[in-house]
Amino acid sequence: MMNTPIHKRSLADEVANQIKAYIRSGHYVAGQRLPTEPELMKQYGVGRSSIREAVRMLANSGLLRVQQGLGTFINEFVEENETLHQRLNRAAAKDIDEVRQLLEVKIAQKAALNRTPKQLEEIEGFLNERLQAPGCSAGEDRSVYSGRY
Amino acid sequence: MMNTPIHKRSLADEVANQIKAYIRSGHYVAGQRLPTEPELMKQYGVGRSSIREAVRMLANSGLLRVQQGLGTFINEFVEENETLHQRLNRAAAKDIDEVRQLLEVKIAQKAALNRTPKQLEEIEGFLNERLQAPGCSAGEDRSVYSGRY
DNA sequence: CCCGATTTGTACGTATGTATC
DNA sequence: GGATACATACGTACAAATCGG
Repeated sequence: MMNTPIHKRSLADEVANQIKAYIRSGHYVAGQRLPTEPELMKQYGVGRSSIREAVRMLANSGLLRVQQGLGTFINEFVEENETLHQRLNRAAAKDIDEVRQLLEVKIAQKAALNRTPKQLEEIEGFLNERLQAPGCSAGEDRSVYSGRY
Repeated sequence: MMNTPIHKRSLADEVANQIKAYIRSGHYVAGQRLPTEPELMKQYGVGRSSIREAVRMLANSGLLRVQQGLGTFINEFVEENETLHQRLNRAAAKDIDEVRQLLEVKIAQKAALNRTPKQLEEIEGFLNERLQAPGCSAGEDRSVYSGRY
């Protein structure tokens, strides 16, 4: 009796969905503060760990922003089930692709000028491995520029 | 102001780093099972929540794989990926920097041509969040090209 | 500058549920 | 069904950050 395809939703999932729905229904303005954890506990009738887990999920997905000593605030500019990376990628997919082609050409030029054929082949291998390797969090990282050098 | 770059490391962070270091030092083979949670508790002298938080971070970054009723297992292909990453960066630092400048200029051009100022600002916000957000494994991701589009 | 109130962060303990063997 | 091991949930206590008096 284990093959039940029913989603056993944890309390944290349940609370997270309710908070999300409440925010989406327009009861909150952007930047507004969420009720405190004790209030949410009474409001949903669950313990603090469940509240914190729910808030953690929503904050991880970008819907909430938590600050110690201050409170939890609504961001409200993210779409459902979409991380920041995914949204950025979809929004600028064409531009990124164009940049990517430029990047590959430039890499090839530099490699051909300054590197031996063996080293060029090595670098190409690196890039191929990076293509297949799952990065962090189920391999959703497709960043083009994410830091300084 | 609180400009101290010192990270107050929680117990979970400490345990996660130790486990990571232990795995990297080669004491585990790929696919091998980690000690159980009670054993890790005694081994590190912390409570179960800290162990679970540490394992959760490592699993989220892809180093561990947890399965209920079975145990926690080592994936160990992340280390290779990071090694390649670091090697590529170190080996071709100058080339990458040159490409980076090219990339930034091209991105600015594309943004100015095809996007409204508001969208440009939005994308800049995303990049800033990526800079501060602790990504996988202590936020060392500086990839220029890490996937296909 | 210190103090206290408020709010989130961390850590522990305990009990129970669920999956695998 | 029993044994093992991770998952969920609650409660408690204290630490740390923020703000206002």
